[in-house]
Parts: sequence; structure tokens; C-alpha cells
Amino acid sequence: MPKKRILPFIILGIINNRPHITGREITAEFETEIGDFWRASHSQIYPELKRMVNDGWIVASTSQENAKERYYQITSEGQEVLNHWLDQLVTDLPIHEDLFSLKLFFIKDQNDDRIPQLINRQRSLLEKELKYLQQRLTLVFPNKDAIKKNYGHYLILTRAISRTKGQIEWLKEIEE
Amino acid sequence: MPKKRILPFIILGIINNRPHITGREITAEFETEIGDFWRASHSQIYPELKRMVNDGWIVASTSQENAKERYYQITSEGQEVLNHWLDQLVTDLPIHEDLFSLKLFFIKDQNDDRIPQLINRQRSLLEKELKYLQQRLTLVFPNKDAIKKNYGHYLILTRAISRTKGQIEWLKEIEE
DNA sequence: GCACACATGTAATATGTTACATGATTTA
DNA sequence: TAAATCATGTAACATATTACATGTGTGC
Repeated sequence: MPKKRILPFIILGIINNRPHITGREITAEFETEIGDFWRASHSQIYPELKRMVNDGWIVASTSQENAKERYYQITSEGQEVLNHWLDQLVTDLPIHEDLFSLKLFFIKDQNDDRIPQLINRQRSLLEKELKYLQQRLTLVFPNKDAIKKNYGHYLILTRAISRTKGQIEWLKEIEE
Repeated sequence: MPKKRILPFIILGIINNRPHITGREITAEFETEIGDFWRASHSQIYPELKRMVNDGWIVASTSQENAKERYYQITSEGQEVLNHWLDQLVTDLPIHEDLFSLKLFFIKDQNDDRIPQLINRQRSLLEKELKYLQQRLTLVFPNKDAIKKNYGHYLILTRAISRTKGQIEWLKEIEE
């Protein structure tokens, strides 16, 4: 789905947060923090980085230590681009490409065995996710100072926790 | 994002729910009920329908009334395919390609003006969505019999409402 | 020096969107 | 009968995944 070129802005934000980052490390970010909101594999990221260097949003450098590694920095132009993107208000709610809902949607009979099966699975997935998120929260934000330094990140983590809890609660309710 | 061929199963489910449906009506389904969980445009749907006829999942027919319209029916093979898909348990939680979270993630400063701006916008989008969902609920499920006849659909609608309310509550909390 | 993880990159393919195109049916 | 909407279809392009490919650094 060719959305409106979100990926470069995400990469820009990552580089802005962590100067001197490598492509591999950027890739890793999509497997942890960002991973809940966006996915991208290295085969998407490397060409994108090239384009961004080309457009003057970032600059690359190498070191003697590691011949292959390339370190990226955001440029002032990149800063502008990032800020301009952040300034734009969101116009639409995201859609939830959610197989759980989708499958339920097609099951008509209240007594269909697959309903409790889907629900149980969903609940266990959500409980695992909740544990992970809570662990991240204590790990990344051990004190108030950490929260202060990365407030937006803190917000979305607590939001994800709240949302996950809510979904689990809902599942518990209908199980009865 | 080339996911694992979800679209044909969705279309199959739609045709199963509404025999004698046309391609245009299938397209319309993605703008109402299904639209919260999956999007597809007609340029994706028509070729897909062709493939599905070719694979024997559905059959097409025409009528004298309207020369262009093609009416689709699910075959017994299609029924099997659909049921097999519904039988498969979901293995992963969906990711939320959510610009709101993404943008917040990149804002570090607690006093950044853009945080309340993003939050206000999100709240108004969610409140609009909530109204729409509640309206759908009373419209599609006016009585208990309607619920009984389409239980899965009922579940995901109430789930969407619960989720939306939860998100609004969370936004209210942090606004203080 | 061999295995394994690191680090980057490309190619083939699948999927999705936007724009273009054409004719049929309905309605004023 | 002209305009709008219905109904289907295709083409060009954008985006994303999987698989392939290649060399580097590190630990044993």
C-alpha cells in the first residue's frame, strides 16, 4: 500500500534521536520501539538512506574502525523536513488490519467453536504483549528524569499499555 | 506491504455473507463495515475476483437486466477455503500504523506545543469515530435477533466501540 | 583459520494506489 | 438527450517482502 512516504520521516526521526547511528541500528529500531507502529526491513531502509543522503536530509560518514559501517547524521535541512512533518496534524484515524476482528466478522453463529478459540488466542497474545510493554516501561523509564527527556515516547508506551489492558478486559467480559 | 494474501479471503467472506453480490457492492463493503479493518479499491477487487473464479472459489453470472453487472456466488470449494482460513488461529498481533503515536514518539520535550495539538486532533477524530460506531450499532443491531444472526459482527462492533472509548479516556487523563 | 554474527546491498516478486478508460443505466 | 452515476476494467507507478549476494569483524 503506497502510503504517503512515511518511512523516510520515521528514519529521519530515528537519526535525529540517535546521531551517528548505522543502518543496521536503524533496522533494529524497527524491531523494538518503533515496531509496534511501523515495520521496515533492511532491504527497504538502505535504499531509503541513499535517497535521503541524495536529497540532503542526512549525511553519511565512515570510520577506520569498521570498513563497512556507515554513520548517519541529520542535516539542518533534514531537521526542517522532520519538524515540518511533525507540525502536520493527523487527518485520519489509522485502520486496524486486524485478522482477529476480520475473522470474527465472518463468523455468524454465536455457538461457533471458533469464536472462543480466536478469543483465547487473542487474549494470550495480548497478555504476552502487555508483559513486554510493562517491562519496556520500567526499563526505558526507570525514573522521572528519563520521562522528562523523552516525553512523547513515554506517552505512547503508556498509551499502548492502556490500550492492551483495555482489550484484555473486553475479552474477559465477553468470555462470560 | 505484501501480506499473506488476505484480500481474497475477505472477498470470499463477503460473497459468502451476501450471495448474488456484484463487484461494485463488494467494493462498497470496504467503505463501510470492513473499512475499519481493511481497505481495498475496485482496481484491486476486480482482478482478484477474476482469479478467484479461475481458481473455482466462486462463480460469476450475468442477467438480462443489466448487461455489465456480474453476480458472484461462492462454490463449495470456496466454502472450504473460507472455513479453512477461519480455522487458522491468529499468530501475531497486528501492528498499528498509527501516525499519532509515531509523531509523539519523536517529540521529546514535555512542553512542546505540538503535543496538545496532536492530542486535541486525535480526540476529535476519535469522538467522531465513536459516534459513527454507536450509530452503526443501533442501525445494524436494532434487536437481539439481529445480534444472534451475526454474532461475530456484533462482537467486533462492540469491541471497536470499547476500544475507541478507552482511547478517548486515556487522552482525557493525560490532558490534565 | 573457521564459524558466526555484523553490515550493507540488490533482485525478483507481491501487493497496493492513483489515474486512465469505456460503456451501460438511470434520471432530469 | 444530456448529465450523472453505475459498473467494470487496465496501466503506470509506489511500496513492501523474501531471497539472494558479498564482504567484514570477532571469538574460539
